[in-house]
Amino acid sequence: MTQTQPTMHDVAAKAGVSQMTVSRVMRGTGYISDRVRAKVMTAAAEIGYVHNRLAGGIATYDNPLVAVVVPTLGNRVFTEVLEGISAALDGQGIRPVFGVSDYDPENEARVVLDLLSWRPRGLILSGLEHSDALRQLVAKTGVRSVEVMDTDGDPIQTCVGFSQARAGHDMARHLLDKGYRRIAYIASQNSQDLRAAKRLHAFAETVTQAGAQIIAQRIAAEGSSMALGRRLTAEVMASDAPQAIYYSNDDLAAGGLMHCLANGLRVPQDVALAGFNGLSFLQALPQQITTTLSPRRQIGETAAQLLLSAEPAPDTHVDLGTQLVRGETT
Amino acid sequence: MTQTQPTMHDVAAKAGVSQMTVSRVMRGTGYISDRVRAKVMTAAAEIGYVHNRLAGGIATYDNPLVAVVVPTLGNRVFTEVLEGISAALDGQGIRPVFGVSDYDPENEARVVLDLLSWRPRGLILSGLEHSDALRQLVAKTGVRSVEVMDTDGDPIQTCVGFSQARAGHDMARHLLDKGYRRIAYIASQNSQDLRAAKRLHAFAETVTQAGAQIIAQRIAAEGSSMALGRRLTAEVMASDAPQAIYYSNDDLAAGGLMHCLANGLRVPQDVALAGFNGLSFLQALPQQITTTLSPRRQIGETAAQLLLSAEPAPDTHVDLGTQLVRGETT
DNA sequence: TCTGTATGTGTTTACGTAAACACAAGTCAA
DNA sequence: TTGACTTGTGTTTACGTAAACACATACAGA
Repeated sequence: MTQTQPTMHDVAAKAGVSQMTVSRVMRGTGYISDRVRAKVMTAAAEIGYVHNRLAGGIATYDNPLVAVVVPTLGNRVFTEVLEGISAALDGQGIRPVFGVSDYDPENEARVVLDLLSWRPRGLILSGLEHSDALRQLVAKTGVRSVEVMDTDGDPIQTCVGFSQARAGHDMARHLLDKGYRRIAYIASQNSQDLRAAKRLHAFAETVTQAGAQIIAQRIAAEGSSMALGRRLTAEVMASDAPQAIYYSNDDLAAGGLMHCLANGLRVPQDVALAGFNGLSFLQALPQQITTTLSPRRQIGETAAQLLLSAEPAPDTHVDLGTQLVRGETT
Repeated sequence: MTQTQPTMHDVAAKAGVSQMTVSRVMRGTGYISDRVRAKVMTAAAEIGYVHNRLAGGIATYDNPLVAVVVPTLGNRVFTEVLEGISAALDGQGIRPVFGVSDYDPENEARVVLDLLSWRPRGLILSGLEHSDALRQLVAKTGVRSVEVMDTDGDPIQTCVGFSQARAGHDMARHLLDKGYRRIAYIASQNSQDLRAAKRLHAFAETVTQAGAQIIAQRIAAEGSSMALGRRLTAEVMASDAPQAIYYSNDDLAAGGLMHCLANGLRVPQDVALAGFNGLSFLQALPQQITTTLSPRRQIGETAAQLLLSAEPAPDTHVDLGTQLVRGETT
């Protein structure tokens, strides 16, 4: 309504105190008598004054903001990481500002540059692979950063996640132990999803070293979904008849199960299925799908805590591990 | 690394121009020769300078930020709205700052107060029901706001969504037309989810006016999931044997379908199922579930655009409508 | 040649807050 | 009664940027 928003001076005038006293009341610092605090609070409420953190930030060099960049909001994995981050920050009165990179390193660098213009306390990135420009930017500006989801490689400073390679290796071992030799791999958006690529690499290595083989590989350009998994499974079953299928994602695996259900294929007798992530919706499916449980929410929480911890602790790798869930589909 | 971060003055000194020229280059305004622009850009890159929007914001009263509050990040519906918002803002160089209310009005008011301290261009809220404190806060500060997902009621200023009541009514009509008379309702977290409550209200009204009845109602306190839907469906089928079940959510409906699949119940002969939202994963299920498609992403996009449009246009209701998807389960 | 306009750059100042410092009044033990 | 400490409040100043204004230079058209 009013053209110029009210300031601490307005509140101070109304409450009959100095601007500095209002500042102290707003931040809850210093010694303030209950009488003055109450006067200031009611004055602020009447005027409709809201603390201005922009001005505060410029005065203190420090503002309660954390920048978060995820590849997409369309994958539940990242929204769960976001949930963890949000929960951890909430307790500390810190807000996340976020950006989406669309799995594109150039885009990511642009988004980070923009986010840094808000002078956040820290930066949370997804994965360990970034453009040189981004790495240099982080180094030059000296922002604290934490990279989430992946620990196979060198973080800029700190990373929290799990070994994608080990997860792939473990699943390969599991399938081999069960006796499957002719194995197919189904993934989505793989060209950009380097974490899935790492899993596949380790998976394939373990499989071939054991004398078994990856007889087919379907990598779709579109985003992950049950529908895609169902379609690709139909294709692979028709052309390659694998004994087992490893999916880059539970969505895809669930789609595969749906294909089997709808076409009278017995799982795992006719084909075994294994997913990745351990999304909770799997529990409601007719058969429990074998998958790898990743601690996504915990990764988000840990990343936020690490970022805000007193001592920077550079070069820290936090591996929260994964858990192989032996379901009924292998 | 350096204790004090570089400023425009540092860049200006390095480039041999004035601070104001650097400012113009950073913002791309005014007349700047290519030679000077290049000098400034390289100087900034070498020093590692990043534009400081906090200082800019305090100088201009205007900063490219939009505050977004959602009830939860655990429901795909809201992350899809977020996707739409993020996409619409991206093109305009504006960032979302967000908060989670956990379906609690008091919490929501607190979060909004905090978000307003960043002096955003506008505020995006979920639903039309808010605490008085929040309404007053928005009124007093004069922030532009848009409420999303619901159009049944009075928005503070503007709302974008669809009529929850009409969605409930339409589904009731559909089930009645198909001849179902004994109908059960299954929901989650309903006490706080007022939009689901509105759908139920209109649904129940239409059902009872037609002489049919809601013979059972299961409303769980926990969050929506397929597993919950499966469990509640088992309960309802055992105790009430309804002809049709209306779920507050596709997750729950899919869980219901899983229960039927796993227990040899024919759908819709033994029981009909209807969900809500039209989530994409339904397409991969063995049977296409009847549901109501809500334009979630479009709601997010429209809300963001409306918020940033030149003229405030108060009291605007934008009803993007819903679409009843006639599946194979009714 | 003169005038007006487009182009390009600099100087001064204000934005709203918080740190640093100053100071006054009250409390309490020696 | 003194001095030290706790409690409570005010004054001055700096933070980094952008608006407003001022001032050049180049060039076209009369």
